[in-house]
Amino acid sequence: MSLRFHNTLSGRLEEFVPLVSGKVGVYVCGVTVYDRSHIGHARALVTFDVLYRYLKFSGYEVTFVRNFTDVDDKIIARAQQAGISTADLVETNIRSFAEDVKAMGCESPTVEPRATENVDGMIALIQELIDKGLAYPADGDVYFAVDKFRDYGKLSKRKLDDMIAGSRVEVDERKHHPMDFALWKASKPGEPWWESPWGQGRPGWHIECSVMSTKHLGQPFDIHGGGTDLIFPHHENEIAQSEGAKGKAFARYWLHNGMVNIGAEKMSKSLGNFMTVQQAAGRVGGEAVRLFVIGTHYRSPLDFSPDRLDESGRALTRLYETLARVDEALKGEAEAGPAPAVLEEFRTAMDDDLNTARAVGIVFETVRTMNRLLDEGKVDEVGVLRSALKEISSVLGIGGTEAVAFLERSKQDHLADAEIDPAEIENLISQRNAARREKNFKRADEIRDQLKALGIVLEDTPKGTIWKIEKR
RNA sequence: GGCGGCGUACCCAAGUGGUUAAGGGAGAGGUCUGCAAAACCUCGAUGCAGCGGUUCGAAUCCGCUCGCCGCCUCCA
Repeated sequence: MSLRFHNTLSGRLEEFVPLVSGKVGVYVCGVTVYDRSHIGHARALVTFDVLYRYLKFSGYEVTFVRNFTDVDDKIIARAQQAGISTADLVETNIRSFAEDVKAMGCESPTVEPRATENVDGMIALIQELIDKGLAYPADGDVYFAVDKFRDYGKLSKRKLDDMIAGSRVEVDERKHHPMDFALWKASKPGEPWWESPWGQGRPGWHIECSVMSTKHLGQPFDIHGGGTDLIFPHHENEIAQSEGAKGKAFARYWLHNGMVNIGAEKMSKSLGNFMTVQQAAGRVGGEAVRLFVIGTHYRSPLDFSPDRLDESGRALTRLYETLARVDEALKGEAEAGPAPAVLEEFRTAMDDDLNTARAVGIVFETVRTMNRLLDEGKVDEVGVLRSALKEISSVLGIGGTEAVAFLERSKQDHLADAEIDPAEIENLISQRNAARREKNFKRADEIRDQLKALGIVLEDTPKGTIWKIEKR
């Protein structure tokens, strides 16, 4: 089966055929860096990270561009509120963004351009639009004339008339049409500004993506991604700007991830009902956040709750405990072999519009199979499954860490949180084993209960007693 | 009002015309164990919001009804 994506432009599933055979250009709208990222951003980041990895896995040479929008109204407002420069605010947030992305195991895009580094290109594009009669200056601002662009609304499937009738549109007598949007804004005192043919000002919201995408990928390019909430007006306006100016197609496949809901309501900064990536990763680890995200198909709504996040943490621990068991049994022996059927199933799932939920199911089916084979002593049959799982992990980004190290780290995190000394645990285990040798099971169980109260569970294995962190 | 989408077991979630409806979490029973834990095995929706229709056959297609959500304003 060939790779297929749901294209927002056509509203249906389409076979993916890149512009240039073997190469793919992907542009994804990154974040506006005015605050920390939350689970909603995490979803977009992880979704398109998986897309990037799967395209590479499928043999494509991929150029992946994800931008930072580092100049806009909110950034200016936040900086003023905090009494710092916009540049400082931006740097702080880009740093924390980098931490979040790293925690979730996302690969670095090929390029991460910033809006403020591309203002010249934006001015040039705006001038082109003015020259073509698609934009007009007004009091130091420049607006795009939506009714001059015939295809306006083709992505979001809206008609200009419907939009005006249905929503409150701010009256602005400088605009020729109520839906006209700003390409350039005259700067007020104290705001960042650039020189332009229309005076000192700064770019509007949508123009930076038109410029940065085509700068690195050309026009047209293959895939443009982002959240569904960007379809209108952001992506619609990108199309208007780029296709209006150049008279040719902008992006060929539009992929949009669904929203994260919390209590059946969209998670968002404005509603204040968000959990930051940092909080979530601190609770269960970034990789579990990632598993939480890919457990649902990217276009479906995803309901967030702390309990569901914890479930993902438990599932991930189960995966790693099996991997640790497998690696111990294989002892680093060669595990190459013919690509087993699971890998084909994985490809089929991913080719079908990135069905990561199904792919995760395949991972856990494999986990169970490997456990069973180990119980039956069929170690050699486990090898090929283990190597298949490694390949799958490299795409999904879960289970890719060295298993023992992962488990050890989550232990250490817990001990640090609970302020427990590992030596104390070992000491109690010794006391308990002494009691057990004397058949003093009452005393032995008391010690076990004592540890359990601290979130430590014991397992008596053939090789002795080991301890683990109780699953939350 | 316009556009788009959703409703599958206790919770989450794949499956979108054809053998026994993936997988995860929680739960029950069993094997193992001093007892546990972990792991494994077994059990769990005769049914996929409801009602009609198309079809040899539908969770899957069509129609209607009910419930829910997103976008239309900054937003991943």
